[in-house]
Amino acid sequence: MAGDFTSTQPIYLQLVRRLCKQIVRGEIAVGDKLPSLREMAIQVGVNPNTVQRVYAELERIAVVETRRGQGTFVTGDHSRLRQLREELMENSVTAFLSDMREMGFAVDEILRSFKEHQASD
Amino acid sequence: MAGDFTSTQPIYLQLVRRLCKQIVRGEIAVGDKLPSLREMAIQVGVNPNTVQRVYAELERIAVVETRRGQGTFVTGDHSRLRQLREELMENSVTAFLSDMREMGFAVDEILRSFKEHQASD
Amino acid sequence: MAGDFTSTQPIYLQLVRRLCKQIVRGEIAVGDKLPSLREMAIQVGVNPNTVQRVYAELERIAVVETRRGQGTFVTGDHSRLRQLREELMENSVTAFLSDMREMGFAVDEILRSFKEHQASD
Amino acid sequence: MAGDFTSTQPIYLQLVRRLCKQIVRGEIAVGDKLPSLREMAIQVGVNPNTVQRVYAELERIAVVETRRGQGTFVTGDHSRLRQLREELMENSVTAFLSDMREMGFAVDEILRSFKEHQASD
DNA sequence: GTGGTCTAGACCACC
DNA sequence: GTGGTCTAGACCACG
Repeated sequence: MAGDFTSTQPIYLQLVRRLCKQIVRGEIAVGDKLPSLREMAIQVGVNPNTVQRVYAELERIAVVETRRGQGTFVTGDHSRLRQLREELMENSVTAFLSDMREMGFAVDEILRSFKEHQASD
Repeated sequence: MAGDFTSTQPIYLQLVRRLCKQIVRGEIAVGDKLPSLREMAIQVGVNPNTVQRVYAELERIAVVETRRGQGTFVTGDHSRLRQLREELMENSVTAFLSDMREMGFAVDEILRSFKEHQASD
Repeated sequence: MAGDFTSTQPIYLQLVRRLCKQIVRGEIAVGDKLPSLREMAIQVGVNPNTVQRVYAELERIAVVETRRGQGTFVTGDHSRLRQLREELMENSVTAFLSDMREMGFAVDEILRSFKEHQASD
Repeated sequence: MAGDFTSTQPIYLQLVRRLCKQIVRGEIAVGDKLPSLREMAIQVGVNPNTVQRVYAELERIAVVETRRGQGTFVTGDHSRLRQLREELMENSVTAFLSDMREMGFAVDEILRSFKEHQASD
């Protein structure tokens, strides 16, 4: 569970993304309470300050809400969640395709590579 | 030409990646001389030292070679470039697919999204 | 401790080599924390940026690992260190012998010279 | 013949050393005329300026003398040459042994490595 | 002119 | 506090 966070991206953004994914794929359900700052900090092996920034960012993009004295909860708004799911997919696909185009890869090359990955699963 | 470098990734790595892409897709041909440190620095609006770091990194991964007092040139080693092209593609595809899987997207969802992107071109 | 760095080799490479030697001969033990950038910079009388470059290079050749916000530590990988030791020895011996051969020295001349050095210890 | 000069040492010092070796092992004899600046520059693929510095350095350490309008000649002083030979060997051996000691290699380890090199010739 | 190294001093992310 | 990045400006070696 405790990632290595070796990437150049700030840890807090890596965590934001990880949590978004867990929410989007339903591992963390709507209405669930996230672990407390300290708990989460221990779980993933980072500083509580960092988790604080993660939760703040999640609140900013409206996938989570903090209730004073109670904790942080995945927002109950299902439509927002569906939208988030679409957004994440859209972003990833767009970024991926533009990446591929910038390297001059044709669509069939990409699809072929996909199949190789499928096969090796 | 002068990028904005708004990403969280260090500028020098963004530049490395950008140049790799240009080389891989043939926009910068084998044997071509890259702009001098100072020139490139002005073009992209960064400090010459940063460009120096970029060129050093490109040399380390053997896509470029520098000749003392003459400049920095795209390596003439075609097989290296083909290998680089494969590596870049492989990395992107792997990252993309694991991303998608982590968000719980099925393969046909991905392919459908691709087609929409195709259509909108 | 503060070297003179009079050689024609860049300071940062001289430092890399010096640290490699200290690690290889066990003066700096596996798991030890190296002095912080600023500390080391003061100790050897160079700019912190130069030390940063040294530590980065040591990390690249996998004899050291840095932990965000904590410091730089000698890698715990014993086999890597044994390998490094072999590499360093191999390099030195190879360079030395080819040097000697290029000057036309015979093996027994070399060995005789060795014995004189032994004696004068 | 035309070296690559990839080392971090200045080209002119690499050339000085190379010529010293050739003289010491008799490939270039006492009294021989060295190629002219331009000739040598072409032979080894460097700038005439660089060769100029090489000859100046060789003159400084008295292994060569320049006669106006005639060229550059290996000095005729045989005892100087014998001395040079000793110096070069002494320097190399001293540097090598101190290197080895700094890495904590014992004498028998060194000798064993020597034998392996002998064997592989 | 070219690239390579170094310093000084700044700011950032993380602990 | 730690390491990592960036800038500004200097000097060097080489062509």
